[in-house]
Amino acid sequence: MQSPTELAAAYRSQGRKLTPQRQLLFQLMHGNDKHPTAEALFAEASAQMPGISLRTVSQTLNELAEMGELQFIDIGGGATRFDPNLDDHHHVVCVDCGQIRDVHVNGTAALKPVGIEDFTINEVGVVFQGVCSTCEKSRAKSNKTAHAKSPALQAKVSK
Amino acid sequence: MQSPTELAAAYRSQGRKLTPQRQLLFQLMHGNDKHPTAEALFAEASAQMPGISLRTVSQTLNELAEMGELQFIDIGGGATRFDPNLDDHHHVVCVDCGQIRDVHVNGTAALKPVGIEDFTINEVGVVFQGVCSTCEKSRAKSNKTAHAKSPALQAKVSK
DNA sequence: TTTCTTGTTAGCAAGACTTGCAAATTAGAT
DNA sequence: ATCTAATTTGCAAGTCTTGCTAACAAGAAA
Repeated sequence: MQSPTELAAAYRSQGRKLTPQRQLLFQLMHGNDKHPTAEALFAEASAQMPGISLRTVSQTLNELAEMGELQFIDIGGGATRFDPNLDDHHHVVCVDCGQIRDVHVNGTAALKPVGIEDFTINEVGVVFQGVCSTCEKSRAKSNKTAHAKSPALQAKVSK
Repeated sequence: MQSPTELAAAYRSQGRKLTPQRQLLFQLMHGNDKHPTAEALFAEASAQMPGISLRTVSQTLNELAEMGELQFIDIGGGATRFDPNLDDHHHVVCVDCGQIRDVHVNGTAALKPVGIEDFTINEVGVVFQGVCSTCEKSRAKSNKTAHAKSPALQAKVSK
């Protein structure tokens, strides 16, 4: 995603208006690597701008996605997450705490799907699932081999 | 997923009861490569067993997933899809019609995520996005370069 | 086969998330 | 300062999944 300043210019050049709400959201999303849901961003935004509506946050995020400034991430868990990182990257998910981390992956160009000659492939997405060190530690402490999944991922983890 | 007969045995050995509803669902899911949602399977089941409830279909699908007989697929689009294919495979999605196809992928073992030493990776999922030949043709006919996304994927496609 | 215990089912209510709509508001041009 | 069209809000509604419970039925026991 471009910087708030660049986005301001992009918005105006497209006949869109630069409202305080949008400017705030530009700031909150710029460089944000938390992969927030609309609700999460709404919470952050509300702290700085009481009264802003979830509707506006959702709308703005969708706009930015349409403009190609950020992408959707759907890794199960109900809510759509937003990612301002437009570099060639993929994601790692901790099945315990649900955190999502951006990660660069080597070898994706060598991936060869078999038997889909009738498809024109445009994009490839890779999702790694595992356990982060923090959760690994808490597992050790509680002597658990298995562990309850985070609410965010419960019964929602796809292979 | 095991055959309906094998599942029947597995169920009984776990103290679960073998109801007509479950047996029907075993049949409908066995070898099913449509990646149906709970609602879709409910529709199929209803045709053969009027009165069966969506609640029961959902519950049974979740049970089977817990038992490791099928997996969840979340590729955006709202509803969770179920896949009885337990082989090592991945998915291809047509961004136009939303169909999901199972596909074997060569090269996954060579994928190297960079900078996540603090994660213990358990699984890797690869999703290819593209356009199937059928949709490609209808695009050509309607002289469209761009094309409206299927309702199932609208504003929900993750990279 | 009849009885009994316990797992199941069906249905509805409710929760989570996203979007449609319309009135009030305001950014930005004139 | 004025005006027009884009925006913001808030609520209703739609989609999908799950919690809860009374009625029911599978399968074991007698």
